[in-house]
Amino acid sequence: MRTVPTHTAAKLAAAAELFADHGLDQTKIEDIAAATDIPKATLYYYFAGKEDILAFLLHDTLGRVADEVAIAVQSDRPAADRLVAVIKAQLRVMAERPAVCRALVGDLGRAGRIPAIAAMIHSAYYQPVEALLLEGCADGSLAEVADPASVAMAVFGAVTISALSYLVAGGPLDEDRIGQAVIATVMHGLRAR
Amino acid sequence: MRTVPTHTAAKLAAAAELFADHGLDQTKIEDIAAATDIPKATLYYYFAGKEDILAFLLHDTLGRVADEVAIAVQSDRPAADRLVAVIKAQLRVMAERPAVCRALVGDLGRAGRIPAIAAMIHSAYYQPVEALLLEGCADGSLAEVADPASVAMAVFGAVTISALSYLVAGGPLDEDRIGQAVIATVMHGLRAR
Amino acid sequence: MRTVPTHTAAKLAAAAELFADHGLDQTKIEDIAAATDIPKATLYYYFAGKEDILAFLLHDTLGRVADEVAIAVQSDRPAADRLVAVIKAQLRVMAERPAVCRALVGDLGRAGRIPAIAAMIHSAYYQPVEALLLEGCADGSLAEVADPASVAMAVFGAVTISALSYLVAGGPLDEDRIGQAVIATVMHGLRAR
Amino acid sequence: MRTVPTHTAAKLAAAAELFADHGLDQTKIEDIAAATDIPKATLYYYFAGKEDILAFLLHDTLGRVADEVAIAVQSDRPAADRLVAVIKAQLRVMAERPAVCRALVGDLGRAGRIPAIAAMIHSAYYQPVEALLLEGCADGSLAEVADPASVAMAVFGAVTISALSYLVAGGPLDEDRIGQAVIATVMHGLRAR
DNA sequence: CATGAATGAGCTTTCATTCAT
DNA sequence: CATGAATGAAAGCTCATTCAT
Repeated sequence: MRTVPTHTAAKLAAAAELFADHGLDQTKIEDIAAATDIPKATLYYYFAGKEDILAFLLHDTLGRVADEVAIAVQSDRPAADRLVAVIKAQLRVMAERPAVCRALVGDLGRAGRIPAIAAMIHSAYYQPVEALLLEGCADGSLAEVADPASVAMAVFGAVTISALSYLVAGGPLDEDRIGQAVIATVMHGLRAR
Repeated sequence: MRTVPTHTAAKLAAAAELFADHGLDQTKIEDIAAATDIPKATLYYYFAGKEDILAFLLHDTLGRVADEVAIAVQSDRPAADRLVAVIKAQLRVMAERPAVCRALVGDLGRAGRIPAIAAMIHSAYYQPVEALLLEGCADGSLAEVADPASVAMAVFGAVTISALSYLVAGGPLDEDRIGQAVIATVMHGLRAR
Repeated sequence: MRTVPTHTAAKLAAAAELFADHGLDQTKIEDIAAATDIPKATLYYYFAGKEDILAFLLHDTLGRVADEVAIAVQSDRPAADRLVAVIKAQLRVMAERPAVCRALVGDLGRAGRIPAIAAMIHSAYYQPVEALLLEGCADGSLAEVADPASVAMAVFGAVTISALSYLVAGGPLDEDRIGQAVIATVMHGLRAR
Repeated sequence: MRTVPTHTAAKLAAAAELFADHGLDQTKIEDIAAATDIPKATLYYYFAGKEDILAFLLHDTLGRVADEVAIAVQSDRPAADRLVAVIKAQLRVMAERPAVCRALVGDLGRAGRIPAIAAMIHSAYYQPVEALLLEGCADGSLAEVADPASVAMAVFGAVTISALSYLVAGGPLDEDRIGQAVIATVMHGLRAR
């Protein structure tokens, strides 16, 4: 993949809608060319194919997630508060870039098979959250968990699937509503006290 | 879709692996014919196309989920216990039919666009879990939640994504490990007490 | 390559002209489809690609060469006479199927890289001619040669290149004229006696 | 075609291998650029296209053939000896520049369609050999032939195809071995005396 | 009832070629 | 003078789908 000029990169955002609406396979290179106003052959000049274009978009947005999560994680407040901030950060990015996020979840299975993307999800999300769970134990703000890796996945899943449901339904993402439901669930637990 | 002979239905199980490994679009009818040893034209005799074949497989497995969830829900124990049973039930079915489940989550976005499947997920899962959340309030075993629909999704997401991670990694599904992590997270909450 | 129906095989003869006129690479599958009145997709149903179609045509004609050469070789006349008969046989087939022969020589380099074709040229031509050279030694009708393999090639080359010149010029093949020139050259030699 | 700097011309030799190995059509301008380390656009600055590049290489080597043949022809020895010298001269050049010669014969059909090249083959080879055949008649060293043009082609073919077989096989050209076989064949004839 | 044979439709990909710098 | 960047044009190939048997 050649270095993509910013000029071209900007136009590509329009492709996210296509991937989100039709999925990777049902999005024809021709459609991307039309939507972005970049000639087909030029797309091939910069990218290996449409999977590569999707990866480029995901990479960009996952970078945003990584940044937001990193900020949320790095404060000096208790780990519990920072975990809540992470959940809100994910929802914020999903609300900010709904198309790319729909594309991501729509082809989660596929995306997981693009190693670069799988690695980014890991380093942008799972790894910082796992670290947070351990820190929470230490600072006393979070309960001890036997298997932090699985818990990190469960949290990611709770946020992602809830948000996905709204996004695929076509509506705007109600960050507060989902945030409250997810936070109530994973932070306080459903069991009565 | 004509009535599928059991003989033929049995062979079709082999197609689940293909859908799981390559996704709906990347699975060619020809591949399915080869994997199931059913001639291409015969597949067309019974099904409208590959989407129809996938729906057939998903329908079957979602029926299993619905059954298991229904059993879990119908006992007369406290709602909290029954919710735990629902989570375990989902994990049990996912462990039992890993290929179909990988296919389902891999094409979750797509599957959501097959109305029959979306409806089944709703009635097999969301709806009973929502009911359970309300009952838990009533019997005092679960905390009151503001938005049961979103919470049901969050629970489904926590279970599904955790399990998915194991399945796509190719390993067998460690029901107990995931079950404990998910139940700890959504039932007790992560916050220290 | 599936078994080609005779019906289809017959139509394919028309493709030889295309290969002969434009060469393998400049002949588009679309052109072949148009010339033979066989749909493009049907061509792909039976053949792996255009190289495979050319090989099919060459195989057929080389079979004719092999047959004619075999007949020429098997008589019980002196080897020298039979060698003359072989030369005439090659010219006869080239006159009979000018298009395929032009295609063959036009892409001789390429054809040599199709192993099946290279093998057929060897067994249809070089090998019987080599045998003949040895028999001619034995029966006293041919001079002893140090390197029969190279001589067989030289004979093949003399016939082929001469004939090619006429064929590419577009004219009909004057078997007698070329035959006399070649036979005079390779049988009697150019040196004065 | 602009005047090609010697600097650039030298680099182009590397392209002969490509043409020889893959043929004109299967050799991409990009490949030539990579092999010669001359930027694609620069090639277009000097040449009209790849056919023009091939013609440049062939022209160069056919010039060598013409020179060598001219020297062989011009001595004052008997025509028969000079004809042998011509055959050896052709083999010498083919041994000296195997890649260009493989490219020439590989695309002989095609090359014949480049008028400039066809003309050079004629003037460099056919025409002097024809003249030699007539002179040989006159000086009594060669037998009289009815059709000198066809005989010249036959001789060219005998040499070319034999040499080609060795070259495409990848081995070095054994000038002596082929020379002896061809000279024995076309000078003395195969018939026993 | 089941299927081998055949094909229409269309997409990905490649590549020669141009042109501003 | 030389070239990196960009693209128009076209071709190969695939695949879902049909239908006669």
